[in-house]
Amino acid sequence: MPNPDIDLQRLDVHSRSERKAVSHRALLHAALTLVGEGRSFTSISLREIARQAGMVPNAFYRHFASPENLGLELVEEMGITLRRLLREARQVDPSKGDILRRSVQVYQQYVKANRLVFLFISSERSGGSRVLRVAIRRDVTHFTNEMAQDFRDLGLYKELPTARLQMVCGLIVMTMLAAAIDILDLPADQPLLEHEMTENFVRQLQLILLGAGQWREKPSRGDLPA
Amino acid sequence: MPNPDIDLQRLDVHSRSERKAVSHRALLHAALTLVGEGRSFTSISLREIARQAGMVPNAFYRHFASPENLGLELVEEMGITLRRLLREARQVDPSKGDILRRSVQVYQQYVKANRLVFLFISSERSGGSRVLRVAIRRDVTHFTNEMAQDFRDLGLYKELPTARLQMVCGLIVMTMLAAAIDILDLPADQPLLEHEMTENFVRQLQLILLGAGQWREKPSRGDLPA
DNA sequence: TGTACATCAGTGAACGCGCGTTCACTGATGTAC
DNA sequence: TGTACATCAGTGAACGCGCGTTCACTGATGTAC
Repeated sequence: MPNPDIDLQRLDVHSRSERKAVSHRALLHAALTLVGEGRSFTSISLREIARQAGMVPNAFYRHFASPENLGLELVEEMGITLRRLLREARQVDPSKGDILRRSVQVYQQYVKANRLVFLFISSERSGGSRVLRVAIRRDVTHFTNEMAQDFRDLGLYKELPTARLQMVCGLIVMTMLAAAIDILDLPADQPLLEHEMTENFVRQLQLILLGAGQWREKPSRGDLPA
Repeated sequence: MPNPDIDLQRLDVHSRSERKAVSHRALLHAALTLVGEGRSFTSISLREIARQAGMVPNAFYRHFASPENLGLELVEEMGITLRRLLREARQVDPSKGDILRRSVQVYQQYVKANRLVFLFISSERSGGSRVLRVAIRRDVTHFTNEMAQDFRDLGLYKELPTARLQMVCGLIVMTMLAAAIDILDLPADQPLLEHEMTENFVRQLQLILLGAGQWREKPSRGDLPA
């Protein structure tokens, strides 16, 4: 029997596979919605997800062997989301100056627009199931490497060996993900706080890029200047 | 009736308050043990904790109103652990050179020695309960500020305004916590991997400190060097 | 084209289980006299 | 010092509940002829 919560007629979805795809997406969306309500993915039950999607609990098994498998598909969605972010970031016109600040703005908008996905990343990246953690880390590493390649393509930091450039991008990505939590936690009614946060974010990245620009393969081993 | 799993006689614990303190610690330790088995704190049940501590479930309530309250005490323990870390780090002799690398080694040893606490921090810092998240973040900020003060006391980065120095320490702490996960996830039988990780960690911090050393309050707004 | 059968997404009922929480209790420790 | 009573950490049994998973099913969609 079709799911009454989703008007399949109206969607012109008649074939079995189309209906199944709709339900499949409904389950993924239901899980993200619950994450958006402040729950950590790992603590959400199969029954809750099915309920949120307007299905009977056991119907879940027609789509996923377990909630963890659903989580792995969410990680895939995250991978796509990060890839789209890079594509958007490449649109930032480098000739207009202040690239960094404008890139940060693009990122902030992007995080807000993909709130649920970034909430999912933040909470499952270190907490929760080992399998998910590993999958997320793999995708984040991918993202880091692509960013490094973009730097190369733009002719930035030509003097850095690849391993060092990847390390720099690793720091940048780490900073970005930390900032994502701040962006998502911001109370909506405090523009001043948001501006402060943005400035801090920009300065953190400036400092990293400054360090990268100064980097020599064997820097003086004194490490800490006086 | 005394808990048979803990030999109170042998511990010379006879007074009611002493016995209670022992049980209290047993519950905290039980929770950390379960975290050490790969579980995320938020997903551990009251009954599991009591069972691990060798108690009947409802005895839990004699010590904590809820598992979340137990978690808050673990956060306090974490705060103490971080403070001890700073104290140990101050022992690193600055006259002997290569301070950074030696500090990193101190940190690695410390993370390994306090494995469970760092596992707890890592998994609950962004996942799980909002209350715990906020408490952990507050303590981490505290730690960051103390580190900034230590830099001041050592006369390092005199030219940096306080807000900038705190930002630098924020980056350092972020990098440290990210490294903690890597340290804890390391397979014990791969010294090469460990060495690689250490080197990467050292280089990340070198880059941050290099950037901090170069920092001028209004750096050129071009941001990205060509 | 129509008919007969196969497929399979979703249903509804049921199961056993671990959960958080309650209750009245026990018996060792603590206290007042 | 001994005695009588209070305190309270931990017990044991019980509760109602939501959980994951199973089963036989339904009825619309798909397919073969």
